[in-house]
Amino acid sequence: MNRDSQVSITVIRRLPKYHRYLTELIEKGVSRISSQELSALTGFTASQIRQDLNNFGGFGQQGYGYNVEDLHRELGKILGLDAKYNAVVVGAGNLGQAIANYKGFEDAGFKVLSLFDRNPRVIGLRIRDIEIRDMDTLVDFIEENNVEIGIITTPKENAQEIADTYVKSGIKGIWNFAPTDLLVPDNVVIENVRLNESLFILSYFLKNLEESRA
Amino acid sequence: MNRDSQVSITVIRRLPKYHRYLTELIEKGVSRISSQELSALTGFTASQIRQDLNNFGGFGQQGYGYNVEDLHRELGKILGLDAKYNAVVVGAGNLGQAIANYKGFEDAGFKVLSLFDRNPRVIGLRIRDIEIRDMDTLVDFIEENNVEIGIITTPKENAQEIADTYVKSGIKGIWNFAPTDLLVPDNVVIENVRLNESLFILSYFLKNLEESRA
DNA sequence: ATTAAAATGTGAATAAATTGACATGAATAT
DNA sequence: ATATTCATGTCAATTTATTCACATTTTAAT
Repeated sequence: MNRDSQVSITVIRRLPKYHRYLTELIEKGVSRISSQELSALTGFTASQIRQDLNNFGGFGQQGYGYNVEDLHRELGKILGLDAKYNAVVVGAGNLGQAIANYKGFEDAGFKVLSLFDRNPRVIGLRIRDIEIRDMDTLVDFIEENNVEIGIITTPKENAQEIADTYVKSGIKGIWNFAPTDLLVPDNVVIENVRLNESLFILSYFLKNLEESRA
Repeated sequence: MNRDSQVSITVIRRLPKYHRYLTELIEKGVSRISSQELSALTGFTASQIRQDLNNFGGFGQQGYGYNVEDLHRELGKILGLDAKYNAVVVGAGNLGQAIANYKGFEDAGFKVLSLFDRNPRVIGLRIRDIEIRDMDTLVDFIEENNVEIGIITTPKENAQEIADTYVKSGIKGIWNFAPTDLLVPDNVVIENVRLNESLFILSYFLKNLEESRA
């Protein structure tokens, strides 16, 4: 059991926001920051920020605060941003292409090697320098290119089948955009992006905004 | 103060998942479901499901469970899915186009009327029947077409400026895909989709998966 | 040097969320 | 009809998350 694994997922999900603001601070040339200042930026309380960071060790210094670069680097390590992974996308529609184009991807250490689709009209096309290939070549490609991350940007009907193929090919992590829950073994990790759920929440907020003024 | 507003956001964020599974159950012709069966589907505990639903009233019946269609309809009402809103997208790149193409959108009651961009090479093109227009015509379009939802799918550098324009034009809600926090007045609601944060979490899981086996 | 201000790390207190347990009433079987 | 099973709604208990408060240490000012 490693130390990090006992930190609650609630805490972990706040780390990317800290990391993002620290990136901005570095760009601005700020070298030092207090939990109170970070609180003003992120909206989390200063106390919570200190508690969160202390789960991983004492990165700060009394009377001084936190060194921006150090904290940024430590959070990057905790989040695994120093590792590099090869990825593929199944589903070369707009969403798949958007992801292949997405620059933020490489900041997280992921490199999209190829997109896959069944539609003959897109097979062979290139997004930047990333080729769209036939689904039939997916398994071989994964095995030959040390691909560890599989992305799913297809309709939900195909998602589980693709996940199964990914698992069989030895993939370690799946980034799933299809609005369905995938079944995979314990040794494969899944992170879902739920666009429709996000939209429903927006709808809820809108409804409540109106009702509270009615 | 309306009743719903005191229900915690933690509960609200689970509702879309219930709604999604209920939609599937309707498609399968299932008319009745217990909290225990819903638990097996969603992964939440039966007790939690009963607690969640009771925040909004007694939808179930002892000894029977919940009527699938009734519950589905009630959750839809709570989430505001019965309301209809016009939306526009600023940023007609792949992501903006993916959203304009996205069918799940209309299930939530949102209709994308137009996309906007500054790039002359895409202005005038159509995604399905949705035209891409010049940014300069955005404010007028919003005011003339009763647009209440603004979507942002541009790089983060432009996001705040677009949000400001949206607010000035009288928009009520913003669905933001840019990786930055937007400042808007209290009477405008924001729902963020944080693709990069999601990716960082995937990275964290991957790192921890490996360490726990090392 | 000395003092005052700043700000962490942390244990305790509080608040929020989840789970457990069961009385009650409905549905089903006999 | 009666008995048995089922399953909700809800209160209480537990667990988890957040906030408070402050001793301690460092920095910065005089």
